[in-house]
Amino acid sequence: MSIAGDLIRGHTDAIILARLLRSDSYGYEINKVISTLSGGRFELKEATLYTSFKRLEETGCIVSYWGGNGPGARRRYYSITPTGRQTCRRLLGEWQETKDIMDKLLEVEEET
Amino acid sequence: MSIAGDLIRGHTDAIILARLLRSDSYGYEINKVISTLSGGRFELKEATLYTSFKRLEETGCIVSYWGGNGPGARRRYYSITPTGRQTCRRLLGEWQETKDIMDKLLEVEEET
DNA sequence: ACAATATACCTCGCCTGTCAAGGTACTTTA
DNA sequence: TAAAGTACCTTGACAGGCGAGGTATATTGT
Repeated sequence: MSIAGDLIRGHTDAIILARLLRSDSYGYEINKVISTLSGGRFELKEATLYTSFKRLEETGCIVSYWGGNGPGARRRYYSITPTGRQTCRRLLGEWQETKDIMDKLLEVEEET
Repeated sequence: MSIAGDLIRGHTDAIILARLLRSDSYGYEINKVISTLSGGRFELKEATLYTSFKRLEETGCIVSYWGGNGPGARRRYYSITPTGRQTCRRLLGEWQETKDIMDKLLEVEEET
């Protein structure tokens, strides 16, 4: 992994919600997808992932159900709720703003 | 302030170094500049700021000296070192990579 | 049949960065 | 001479990330 989790910190929930926005999924798979999408440059640690799931479930952003047994062990699937969609939109907006502000603060060129 | 410090977490040192890259400065001023540059949307808390200074000084990224008495109380100025410049470059790069990865992970459109 | 590996989930406890709250001291202004 | 602004600093609590460890099932190789 080439970037530290601390740099992403605070955006973990957003990442997970953005995934669940596309389709229901389960922990192990989400983790692999994140790793793949980032080109192997970032991976959520399992402990972090499950902490996030718990947080999101407690705040009503997602619900879970034991699901279809494909190969391997049983899976707990997660599904995003209307509240979750709303939260996701908010977090996406916050990310845009974070980017915007950070780019201004790190600007190396002269500000005119 | 419209965005929480936790969203910036891990990039505080980069922000400060990027400021010192332009010119020596002191805590109070850096804080105000950050607030201004972000359009009032983000401000470093003092405790966070001084924690960061301490960290950066311990790692040899910056040095400090008691400086010119303008109006108000005495000021401790900070100056970036060669090590600091190097670190700053690295952190700037990490920020670019963070953005890149986050944008991929949050992508709402279909990935093709 | 049995071990190894892969899939899959979960918890505990530490670490680190943020920040609310509190404090000090000097200077300017009313 | 009191208030407000400038400026610095510390302490302790809190929250999120994560290393380390554990559980259980399914598949694959020998």
